[in-house]
Amino acid sequence: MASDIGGDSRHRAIQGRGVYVISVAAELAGMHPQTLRVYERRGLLEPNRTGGGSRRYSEHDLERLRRIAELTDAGLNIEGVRRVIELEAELAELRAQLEEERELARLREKEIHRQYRRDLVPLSQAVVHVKSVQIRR
DNA sequence: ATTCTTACA
DNA sequence: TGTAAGAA
Repeated sequence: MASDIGGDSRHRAIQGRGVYVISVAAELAGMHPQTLRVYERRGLLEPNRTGGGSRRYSEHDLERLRRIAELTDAGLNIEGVRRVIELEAELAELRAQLEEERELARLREKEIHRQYRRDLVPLSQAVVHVKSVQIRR
């Protein structure tokens, strides 16, 4: 199945939409097409579909297939693989949110320091002010 | 060539 | 779990 067109497709970003038909995707992943169909039916993968209903695997899908291979080789069954990938995605999202919050905290802290500088009175002026108050007594 | 279903090691 | 054969 030679779906290779010009070099333009190769230069495209790593996250292009569906590109490979199942036979090519299986070849690149070192798996059998049936195995890819099984993974999809078990919720490990969801490649795009053409209008006719054929699967089209993206580079993102291939990365996921490699991750699946790692986990299955480690001894996990399909359900285990599915849950690990799910948790990894959740972890990545939480880490991203954490970074956002940390950035906001940094900005808030800077603003607070600016407030301090505005309210503080230079020491020389402060002494004068205190003496004047003492004289009144 | 691909799809899904069914069956087997 | 992964593979193969069947039919569409």
